[in-house]
Amino acid sequence: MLVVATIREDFQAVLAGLEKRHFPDAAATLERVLALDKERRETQVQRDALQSEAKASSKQIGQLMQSGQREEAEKLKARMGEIKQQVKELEEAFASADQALTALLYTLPNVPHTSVPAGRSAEDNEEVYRHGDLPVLGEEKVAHWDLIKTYDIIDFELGTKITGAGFPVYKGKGARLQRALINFFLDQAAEAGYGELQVPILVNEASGYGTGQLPDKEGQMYEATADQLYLIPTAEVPITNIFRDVILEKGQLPIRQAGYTPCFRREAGSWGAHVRGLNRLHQFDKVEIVQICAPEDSYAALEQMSAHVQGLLQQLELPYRVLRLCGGDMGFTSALTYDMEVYSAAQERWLEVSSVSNFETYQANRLKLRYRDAENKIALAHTLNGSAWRYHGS
RNA sequence: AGAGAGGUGUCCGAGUGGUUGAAGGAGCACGCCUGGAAAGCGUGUAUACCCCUAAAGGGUAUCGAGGGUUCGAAUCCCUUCCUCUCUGCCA
Repeated sequence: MLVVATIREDFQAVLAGLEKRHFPDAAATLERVLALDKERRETQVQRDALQSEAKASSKQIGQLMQSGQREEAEKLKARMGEIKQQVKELEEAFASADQALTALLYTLPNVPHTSVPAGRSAEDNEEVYRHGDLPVLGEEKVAHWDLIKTYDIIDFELGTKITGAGFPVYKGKGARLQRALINFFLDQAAEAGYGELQVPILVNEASGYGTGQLPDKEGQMYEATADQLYLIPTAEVPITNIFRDVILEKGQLPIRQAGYTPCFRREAGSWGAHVRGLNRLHQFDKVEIVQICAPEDSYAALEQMSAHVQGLLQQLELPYRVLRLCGGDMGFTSALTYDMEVYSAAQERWLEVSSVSNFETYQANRLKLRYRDAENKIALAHTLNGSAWRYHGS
């Protein structure tokens, strides 16, 4: 979430950022943040002063009791009753302002980087790079949903039988291809300096909040209600949450981690045109790369991650383009996102295969992920992640 | 799932109602010592929010988490989470 001090000190920049995202009532919402922040601080000052008095009186009572001055002690006790009552009231006012402030901050998306174009939809994304010639298949083109039947490598009906729509069964060479791709992407990540992790694919509520899936995407995750756990929509959640409530030492940055996991998304309400074959699944495989670095290094890291993913696509000899997402199309928590799209000659359209993002301090603030800077001061780190491969388009 | 034991600062570890942010030790940092190092000696060594601020300084909270008793809780009571041991169950 956004840092309150930033909203306080850099109001116009934050406002401009939210407007670029077409966030409704941005100005009024930010004003409300400032009002709650002010209220919270004012009640805290009063509460703390009163508690300080209570603490001193309490010590005094102790001393009076020890020296046998019972009557004096009783007088003080009586006064303590009043103080306690007032503290209680102030505490409630503080907590209510604090909770309202946090709840409001949770609803605010990240402020986009200045380079983010100001569009509303996918139409307005900016193509920054294109690689390879677009293949033309002509009349004899065959879409992947037909090819997989011909070769009998992916079976949607079987998946429907044992689970439901959107849970395909990979068979024979299809399963082997899937496994080979996962290995390839993991090996490439390792070569690029990413440590490999195998992480849980169920996460708790705190982790969901840490990376921003909660409360924003509550309904999009499968929930194991008996244990209050969520099936992960991306490995970003468990991997980044490893660093929740952590203060990293200077020498530990940058941190680079990669991991393969199956991912689960309910995709509620998003079914419609273009949803066919592998284009939108409830369960899919993904190799994720995550970086944590100092703020001054994060945009270089983003370019590096983009280059890494492009290197994979080039090795696979796929024609692709790189998009800089516009304010209206960017994810809730991101400050800058590049999407990599591969051209599908059969579908005659671009399919998203990867997305790399810099979240700046947005996730770190929720995660309480800090580091010690050059002056040994504690500051929020920047987090980034990207899919090295996502086996379905959008 | 049941029984028992336990969760204290970077780590180990003391602490069963009173001035304890918390003994002691280790580690780490700096200084002294040394030709250099070790040893030794000295000093320092949490986080969050807030006040004040040029700097300094200051307040409150935090001993797994939450609640309660009390003038006062790391210490007492309740709830809950986690770890370990034993037993049970088991695709």
